[in-house]
This record gives sequence, structure tokens and C-alpha cells, in this order.
Amino acid sequence: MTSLAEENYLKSIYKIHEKTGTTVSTSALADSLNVSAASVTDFVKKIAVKKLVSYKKSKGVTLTEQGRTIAINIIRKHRLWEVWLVSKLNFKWDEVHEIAEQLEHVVSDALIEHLDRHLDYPATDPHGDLIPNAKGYFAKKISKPLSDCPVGVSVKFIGVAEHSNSFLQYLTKNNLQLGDTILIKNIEEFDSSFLVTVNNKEKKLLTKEVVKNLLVVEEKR
Amino acid sequence: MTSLAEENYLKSIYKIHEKTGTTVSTSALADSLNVSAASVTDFVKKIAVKKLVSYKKSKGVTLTEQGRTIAINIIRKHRLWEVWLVSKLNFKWDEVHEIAEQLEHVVSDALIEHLDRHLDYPATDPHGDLIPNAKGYFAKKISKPLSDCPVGVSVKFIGVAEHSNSFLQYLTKNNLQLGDTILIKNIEEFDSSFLVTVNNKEKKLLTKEVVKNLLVVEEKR
DNA sequence: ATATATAATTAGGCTCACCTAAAATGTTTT
DNA sequence: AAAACATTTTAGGTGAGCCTAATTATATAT
Repeated sequence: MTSLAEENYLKSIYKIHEKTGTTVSTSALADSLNVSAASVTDFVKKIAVKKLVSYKKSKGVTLTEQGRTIAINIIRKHRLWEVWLVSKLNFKWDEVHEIAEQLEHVVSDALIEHLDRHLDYPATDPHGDLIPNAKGYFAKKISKPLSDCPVGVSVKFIGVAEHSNSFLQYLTKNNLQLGDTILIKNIEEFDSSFLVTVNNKEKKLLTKEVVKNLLVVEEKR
Repeated sequence: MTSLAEENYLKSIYKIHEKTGTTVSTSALADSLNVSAASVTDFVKKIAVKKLVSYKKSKGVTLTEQGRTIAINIIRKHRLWEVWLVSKLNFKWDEVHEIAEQLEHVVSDALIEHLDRHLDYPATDPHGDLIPNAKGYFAKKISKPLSDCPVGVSVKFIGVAEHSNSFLQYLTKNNLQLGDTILIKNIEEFDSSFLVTVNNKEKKLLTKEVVKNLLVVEEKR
């Protein structure tokens, strides 16, 4: 059995590793879980004994295969619940995270199978994040940040790299949503801001903070 | 904030009181929660300090208004989730209890409001139990056990008094479901068994154990 | 009313997941 | 390489919710 705390530790380790690519430091974990570094050291030693992570003193942790499987399963559940909250219960994309944080810990394989079918096997969550399948496999990620695209190309907005409410609400306020077509008119050298049109309508200026968090795919023409 | 343990204690106290009508004994609670009597005594003292129950040493506990409100809210959530599991996810009525036991503890008023609307404000759960509204009010209960009905009357089966999987599965196997019309052909004096027809089809024999757990309303004719 | 059985409480402990403060280890800077 | 700073670990504790064993209340039978 995996406790609530274990699930949260494994999920955080997974996410931090995902972002940084390195082994996960005690302090990064402490930060992400809102507990003290001492608690993290303690806990990590316990789950290392259970073979959920491998841990070398003062060198950070990495997930074992077993730990990774559990982490991905939690992420799968989280994202499926988010799809449900948005598509069936009509929540906004900036309202679902907290609720899904609770729902993801409900234990029932049958429930998740039924939910997945009810939602018609969604490939992505409301923020464009990929939903791993029941075996823990992710589809190949095809998007890149808008900031990596050159002037002139037309792209489709398919995900966000930043999930804070303030960013999501910024997008909503500015009428940017998944599926939109973005055409890059100009990139200002001085401040790296992008001048774009969205769905061929009025021009919009997007700061570099914004463009690096918009995930897009180039559109075939 | 109400902890998981508190919610479960309050819910159990509510249910035992519901069934027995008396103050709730330490041992009944221990039984229902699968913990030792000593743990119950301990815990009950703590929630008495919080004014969730009133407790007199060796005299059992009763819910305060505050405790009752919390208990009813948990029950409301449990029953709404059961409706969802059956009506949207296609679970059977004997498969939903355990899952709902977990879902009922998810904390979000907005979630429950949205869920209630999504389900079109159901009045009862899949077992025919009344769902209290957001303010904690129950509709008036109109059913009685089939065992209380006389020969000759026609009734509608609208709920069960016993929720065990074995009973629910017995009903499923024997093709008895909520909404069925039951006509009492005969009551055997010797063993109190009922000979009935269901939806005017073949005759069925129902033992006294069964008839006392079928909740029905007499049909107007 | 006393003895017996049953139920409830008290006393003392345990584990889990956290904490703070102090010590140790690692990393930078000079 | 030593000093300074940052990070991590160790040591010692805490509260929540549980336990067993022993004790005390209450209910039942003689």
C-alpha cells in the first residue's frame, strides 16, 4: 500500500525531475511539498528502503522503476479528473487543480477505467498535458515553446508550460485558448516580446515570460 | 477543519443513531469503525471538546447540531457520488459503496454543487436512500418495509433497508430492482414468507429476511 | 444483594509524518 | 587553501490516531 504522503513525494520527485532533468535535491522537494528539509531527508530514507527511490546521502533522489510507475499513475489520475471537471462539470481550467489533487488519491482501478471510458479516452488534459495510458506510457510530446519559433511561422497553441492560476487567468483574460492559431508577425530583439495574431484577428503583444510558457506545434501549410 | 477520522466518526454516529434511535455506545462505534473501544473513548472525548458530540462517561454519545450538520454533509456527498458512479460511469449498485467512501471526503463545495447539477439534482441514491439538500434537509421518507404490508396490496419497490453486497446481489440475481411493482399474493403464517408477483410476471417467494429489507410505497389505484 | 458477565475507561505505548535546532557536509568566494 | 555561505543531515520532539492490558462501571443472573 502506498500512503498519501508517499504518493505526494513520488509525484513531486517525478515533476521536479521532469523539469530539471537532474536528481532531485532535498530542498527542492521540501519546497514543493511545503515541509521542512529535515522531514524530506527522513521520509526519503524510508521510501528508499521500500525501493521507491534511490538515494545517496546529500546527493538527492531519483525514482526507481517502481516509484516512477506509481508517480505516473497518480499523474494519469490527476489529469483524467481534470478532464472530467472541465468537460463534464463545466469548471474553468484554472479551477480544477486543487480538486484534482484530492481526487487523484482515490484508490480504485475500476473507477479510473470507467472514468477513462466515460471521457472517451482523452489524450490530453485541459492544459494540454499528455495523459499516460494505463500502462504508464506517454504519447510522444510534439510541442515546443512559442519562444523557440521564428518570425513568420504559423503555429497551433496546444499546451502550457506553466500552470499557475495567474498565468491561466492571464490567458483567459486575453482570449487565448488551446487550439488557437498563432501567427508570429515580429519578434522584438530588445525585449524578446512577440507580436502575433491569434486566429487571424487583431494583433497582440506577448512578453517573453508569456511566449516561453505557450506550447505550440507548427502548422503544416 | 474536519479530519478524515472525525468525518468517519461523525458519520458512523449518525448512522447508528439513525438505526437504533438511542445514544451511541462506545462498542457499537468501535465495531462500525473497526477500531478498539479504547480508541473510541479517546477520540470521542476529543471531539466532545470541539462540540461535535455530547458525551457523558459510560453513557454513549450523541451528535450536536454542528456534528450532525457535518455528518449529513458527508452522507449527501456519499450519495451523490453513488448516483454518479451508477448513472454516469455504469457501475452496478453493489460496486459503488467502497469508492464513494473515498470520494465522500473530497473537500470542495463547488465540486458538490457542480456534481449535483450534472446529475440533475437527484432525490435518491441508487439504493433508494434520500439525498439531503445542501442545507442538510431530507425530504420526508414515505416508504416502509414490505413486511409491514398486508396481503392484496400492490406496492412500488423504492429502496433497501440493508446495503450489504450479498443482499444487493441477491436482488440483482432475482431480478428485483427499484421501480418494480410488487403485488402481495399471500403471506405464509408459519414462516412469514411472502408470495408475490413482480411487474405482474411469474410468482416469487420472498423470505421474511428479504421482505423486511425491501422498502416500498403503496400504489394508488 | 451478591456474583458474574459485559461494556467502558484509564494507563502506557506505538507509528506516521511532521517540526526546530544543532551539527555536518558541500559549494563558492576570496 | 581557507573562509564564508548554503544545503543537508542528525538528534530530539510533537500530535494524531491507533493499540493492548489492566481497571472500573454497568447490566444481568442467581
